[in-house]
This record gives sequence, C-alpha cells and structure tokens, in this order.
Amino acid sequence: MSRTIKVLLAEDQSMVREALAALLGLEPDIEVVAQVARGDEVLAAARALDVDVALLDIEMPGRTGIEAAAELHKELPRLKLVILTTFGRPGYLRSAMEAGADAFLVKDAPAAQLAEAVRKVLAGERVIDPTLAAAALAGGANPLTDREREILRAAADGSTNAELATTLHLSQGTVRNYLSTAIQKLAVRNRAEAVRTAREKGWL
Amino acid sequence: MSRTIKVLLAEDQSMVREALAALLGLEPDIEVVAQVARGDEVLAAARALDVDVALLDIEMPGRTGIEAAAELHKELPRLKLVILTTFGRPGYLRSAMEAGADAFLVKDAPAAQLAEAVRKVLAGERVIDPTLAAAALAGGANPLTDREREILRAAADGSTNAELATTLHLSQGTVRNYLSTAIQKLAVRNRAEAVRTAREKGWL
DNA sequence: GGCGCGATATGACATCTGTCATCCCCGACC
DNA sequence: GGTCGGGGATGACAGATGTCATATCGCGCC
Repeated sequence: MSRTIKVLLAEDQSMVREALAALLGLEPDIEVVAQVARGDEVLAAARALDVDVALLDIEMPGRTGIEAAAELHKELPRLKLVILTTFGRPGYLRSAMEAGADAFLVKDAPAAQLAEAVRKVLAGERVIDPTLAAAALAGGANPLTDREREILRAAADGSTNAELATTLHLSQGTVRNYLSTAIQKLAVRNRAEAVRTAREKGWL
Repeated sequence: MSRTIKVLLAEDQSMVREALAALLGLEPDIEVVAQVARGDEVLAAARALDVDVALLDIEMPGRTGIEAAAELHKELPRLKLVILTTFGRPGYLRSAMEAGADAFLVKDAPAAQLAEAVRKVLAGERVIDPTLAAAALAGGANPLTDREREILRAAADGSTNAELATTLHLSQGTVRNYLSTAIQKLAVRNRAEAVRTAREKGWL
C-alpha cells in the first residue's frame, strides 16, 4: 500500500478553504499539508513541503490560480495540478490546460469529485468535465488581440474614452478603434456587452 | 445538557455546500440535517425538518438568501437565521438585518466563526462583523428609488435605452431621466459606473 | 387645501460612442 | 522584395447617451 497523498490547498476565502480542507480530511488516504490564501504564496509552500497535488482556485489575490499553475508546472514538473473554480468559463479551461493543469473542476460539481480527482491525477489521469470541454472546443479560441483585451479590461469599470486614452497612453481615436473591433469580433453592440461576453467566455 | 443543534444549509455551489457541511459535521454539538441548493427550496425544507438554525448564502438561484430569510422570519419566527456571503457589501448587511437575520458572516472570515455564530444565535446573540457594521452605517442608506434600482438593474447587461424602454414599458426619455438621476445620486459619470458602484455597495 | 415627492413624459441641446475609410510603421513569413 | 497582420493615428459622420427645463398625475402629510 502507498502512503497518504499530500495536498496543497490554495483558495482565498478562508471559510471555503478550511471547509474544503475538512472535506478532504475525511478521506483516509488524503492529507492537506498546506493552505495558502494568495496565488503568490503557492510556489514557496509547494517547495517547502514536498506536496503531491496542488489544488488551486482561480480567483485569488497576488496571482491567479492559472498563473500559479504555470509557475508550478515549470518549477516542479512532477507536482500534479488541480484547478478548482466557481466559473466554468471555456477560456479558463483552455488557459488552465495550457498552463499544465491535470484537472479542472467547477465548484458546483458534487463534492465527491474532488477527492476522486485528486486520486486520478496522481494516477496519471486527466479530469475534465466533458460538457465544459465541449463548450471550450465549440466556443473556439479567444479572437481578441492582446491590446484589445487590455483595452476591454481597462474599459470594464466604466471609464470613458478620454480616461482610457490617458491611462493607456493612446489617442482617443485609437481607443475607439480597438473597442470597435472588439465589439465586432464579439458580435455585440456596445462596450458594456463586449465586456460582459468576453468575461463570460473567460477571454478577459 | 442540550440536544444537538439542527442546521439547514442553503448554498448553490455543491462543492462549497458539502464542504461546509463537513466542517460543521466536525462539531460534536452541531448536525446538518438538510442541504438545499436553491433559495426557493429553503422554506419547505425548514418546515419539513424542525430546524434550529438556517445558514443562508445570498447569491442563489430561485430566491436570494435575503429573500429566503425574510420568508423564514415571517413563517417560522423561532428559527435563527445566519447569512453567509462572499461579498461584504454594506447594503447586503442592511437588508439582511431588515429581513430578520441574526448573524451576518463573510466567507473570508476564519472558519471557526461559523460554528461559533451558530451557537451564539441560538443563545439569542447577534453576530455581525464590526468593520462591516461600521461601513454599513457610514455608507448610509440606499439613495435610489425602487424604479431607479429596477432600471439600473435592467441596464446592467449593456442594454440600450431603446431596449430598456420596450422591456420596461417606458418611453426612451423616461429611461434616460431615471438613469440620469441615478448617475447623479451615485456621483458618477455614466451608467456603467453607476451599475458598478451600486453593485459594490449592495444597492442593486 | 397646499406641499413635496416619485413616476412618467416631452423636447432641445451638448457630448460621447461606434463606424468607416485611410494612412504610417514594423516585424514575420514566403 | 512583397504581402500581411498588428499597433497606432486622423477625420468625418450617425446614432446613442446624459442633462435640463418643464409638465401632469397621484399619494401621503401637516
């Protein structure tokens, strides 16, 4: 028989994090050996403790779970990576896979899948919700260029063209051009809808 | 000595819900006797099972935790109500209190506070984060009228004035008037910012 | 009965936004 | 060396948005 599986848990909401730890603690073969609340604390913790699996939330301060995954994948390639997120956005799944994730779970999946995913990735399997995988493939890749994404992100809080122009060091006309092409690529009718759909797809 | 405390848990993300149940299950004096994933299933479950405390997430399909709390408070006044939410928005706290909540917790508080809050409300205490309470009092009440809120909510997804006018059975000019007054009350410069700040304060 | 406020409406006006055509520069690729 | 895509810019134009003055109606309050 094998020793227990050592898990690192990264999630910013402490109540959720500790609750997930309690849940995993019920499994006899799994042990949560480290908990962190920020994306930029993940690597150090993983290095310090010889972990088997890292369980990463996406939305975290410091660094997103996806960025942390990419970092871990590069620095500790033997570590298995499970992304756990509230939002099943196709773009998230895609970038998680590109970052080297072994599993991608959404928080509204049954809790039993969590421990199961931990065991499966350790056995070399990949765990991905088939519905989500289909959506990610059907939805296609992000059609926006880096600059378009950047400007859309900056426009998300309701800034005017003039403000965007100054903060991004562009002319107002250029800002409008980028937003216009983004609006067309996303097949919507104004910047607010563009922000909304880009977010929904995980393209922002 | 007294019998175990019976808790109803309402939270839409099953992984989080079951994790919280596992967490509370570690407490010897607390028992999670019911779990629901929708706001509109709370009342029936509470009625069926003779529960002591209801633990309610705010963001849920069917009915918000706050609406569910108001309902429970009216129908089962002896039931204690704990609101558990991701977002510590002053407006949320205010409406939770108006709905008859006994405790208001945010998910990034330490997990230990959860069981503690359950015990305290049962003992007749109220549990509210003091920082949040201060913010709620300092922030003042929602300055928007019902209609303004409604229109702002409808405008949140990027709909144009024309669309808002038809869906709300108003003239386009009226829509613009309402948005204009909302923008001024919130001291912002366009509808997008208005939506954003109203959301942040929990006024939407 | 008069006052104020919220809901609703109109018209006029100034700005902001979105579109389009057209241009320049650069780096990648054949 | 030519073509193409991306970043950046300008100017013109149409349509959307925000502001303001003004009006009516109904309700609650002193």
